[in-house]
Amino acid sequence: MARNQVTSIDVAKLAGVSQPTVSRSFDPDSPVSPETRARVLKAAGELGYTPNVIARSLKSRSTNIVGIIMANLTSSFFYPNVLEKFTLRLQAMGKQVLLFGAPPDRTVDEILPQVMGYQVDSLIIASTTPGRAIIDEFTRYGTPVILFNRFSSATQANVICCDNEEGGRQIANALLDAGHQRIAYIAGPGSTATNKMREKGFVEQLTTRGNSNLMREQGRYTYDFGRFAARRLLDRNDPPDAIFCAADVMALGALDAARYELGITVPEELSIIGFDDIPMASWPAYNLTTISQPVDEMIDAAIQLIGDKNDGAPRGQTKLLPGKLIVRGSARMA
Amino acid sequence: MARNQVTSIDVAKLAGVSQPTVSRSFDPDSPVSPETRARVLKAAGELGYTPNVIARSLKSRSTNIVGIIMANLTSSFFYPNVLEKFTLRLQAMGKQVLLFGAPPDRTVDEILPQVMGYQVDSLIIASTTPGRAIIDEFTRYGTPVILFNRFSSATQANVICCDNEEGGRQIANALLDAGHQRIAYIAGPGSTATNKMREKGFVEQLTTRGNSNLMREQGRYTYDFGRFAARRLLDRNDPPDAIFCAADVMALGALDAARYELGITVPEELSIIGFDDIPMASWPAYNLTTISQPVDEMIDAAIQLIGDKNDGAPRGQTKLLPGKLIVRGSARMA
DNA sequence: TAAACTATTGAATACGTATGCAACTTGGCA
DNA sequence: TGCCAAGTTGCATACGTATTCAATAGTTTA
Repeated sequence: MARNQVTSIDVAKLAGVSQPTVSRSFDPDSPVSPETRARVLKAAGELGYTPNVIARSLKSRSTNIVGIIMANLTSSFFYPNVLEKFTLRLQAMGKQVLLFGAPPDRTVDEILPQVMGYQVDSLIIASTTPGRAIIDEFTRYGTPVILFNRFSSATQANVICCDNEEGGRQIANALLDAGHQRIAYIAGPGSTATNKMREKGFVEQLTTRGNSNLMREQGRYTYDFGRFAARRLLDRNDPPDAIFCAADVMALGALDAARYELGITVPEELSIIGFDDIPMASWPAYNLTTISQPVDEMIDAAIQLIGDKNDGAPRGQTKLLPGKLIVRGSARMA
Repeated sequence: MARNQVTSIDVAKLAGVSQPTVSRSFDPDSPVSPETRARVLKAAGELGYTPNVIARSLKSRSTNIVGIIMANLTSSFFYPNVLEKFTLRLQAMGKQVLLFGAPPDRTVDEILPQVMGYQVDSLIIASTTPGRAIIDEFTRYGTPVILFNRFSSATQANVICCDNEEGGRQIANALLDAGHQRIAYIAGPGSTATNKMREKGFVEQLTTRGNSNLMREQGRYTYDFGRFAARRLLDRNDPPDAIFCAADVMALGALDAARYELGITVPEELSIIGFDDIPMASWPAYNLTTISQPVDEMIDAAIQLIGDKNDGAPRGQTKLLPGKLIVRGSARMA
């Protein structure tokens, strides 16, 4: 950290004004005569003065820092895009992103006090959903909490989520319409809301339409697990003719397992559908049929919540945005 | 930001001690009697007190914030892993990551004053290299600057870099050893150090060994550009029999173009080699021969520099770590 | 010409914490 | 018993900025 900080007092001395005048010169809305402001800014330039945001935050009680808690940055291939877009959007609003990882060996609840200590203006959580009590504590302090692609009912948090349940239903319909009989689901971690909802919609719709003997594997949202799970499913005596993977990255693994390990042709002998529409899904090597999450709209919604702090922190709002089935070549269609 | 902050004064009142005693109770090295400390921590727990890091930073002149400037989070498939590892490592050290994107329309130099304002303890730059003057300014203030995978000579910044030049040479040798004749290079942006050095090593070694009529395309580090560039190269009357792509993500595009657009078999008719060893490179759909960057060692080196602030900010150190050729199936080998 | 404004500036203070210093307590020792 | 050292604690202050309030200069109105 800065040792020989140039302060507003130094600038004031050089410009021959008082410290508050320097402070005001940097705030476009403060009344400072044009000549004074010019003189101050010139002095500031000469000294290389940069306002100390930390000190400003202490006084003004607003840090302009948005905390983002994110996991699976590496393995998902979905969140890097989300993070990058958030960062650029927030920066354009004059806000900064304080990034927190979710260590595998600790729960999110454990790192939240740390986050609170930094007095973040808003908090976006895109990893494990924290306990209600902690969310409510943030909200009580006027800090809006946004669960991004997580779901938690009956809490003060705001939820922005792709309509995962409807996505699951769409996929069930698409597979059944095309005449698939032996259907399998490769699930993500049972603790994640994304998995629960995608599975719920998918299974309910299958059952409604009379297909209830679902094959199932469950594990992590990784390429390797998708590959492993697909191998297990396809090695059965009654292998599936369609697999829905709870995330694209698992679907890619499943595809590779089918084609390169088992010599199964896709989509002729086996249909595979994913969820997320990560970049690789559109590459010809995979050409994956999937549900596209409306990332831009989801980010728009989050940004709006963050900006909407006029009348206290927004709380309890839920925004469920529809995904879109992107039909490519990895699944036989009707 | 917190409206009804619980402060150390509130805790002091409840515990029946003075505010400094509360402050000391949270510092393991301060002399506080065990009973007092217990009473203070109990009171803090009851009130839900979290020390205000902002205020602490102002007084102690150390924010424990590390700034990271990063670009291409989405398109590279290389940096998300770097970012995640940095975040977790730094968190474990009690430091936090303030993330800055590099907007396409602005230079890094423009956002640096913003970064300075946040009084970051250290700065890691993994995007365009900023001007020397700005780096020196940081260093003057005692803030170490680390260029990650960027190169800049004659500056106060510390450089941590894969030995890109040597990597380029290795690839040249591997291709020539296998008897390739018509060699092409798909370059990244001319402004990036990674491209310059990879190309330098590659071209120099080719020339040294008597192969000097290199075909070349240049553009962005993206899948789409790799695909486009490969198509252009392979549509020539004298198409290459080997392509070195300056980054894996371009190599994947090139591979897909060859196989799915032009019906060229890899590696029989065409060898393709990349650089970075991103996750997809090891997937059977690509099975890409590439140079693996020693990411963990690079991060170790950076973390060490960040911790080494005992005697002022480290400056001018350069660490060049060797990459490793990973032979897979996308290139014919000797 | 005097009074009532407006625009601009400075003085004083507060944000929440950490730390140098002094004051106090206690126990050990002569 | 008296004195000193070690161990705790409180007082006062500082970090760099934003903001309230009062003061001043300059301008307009009656």
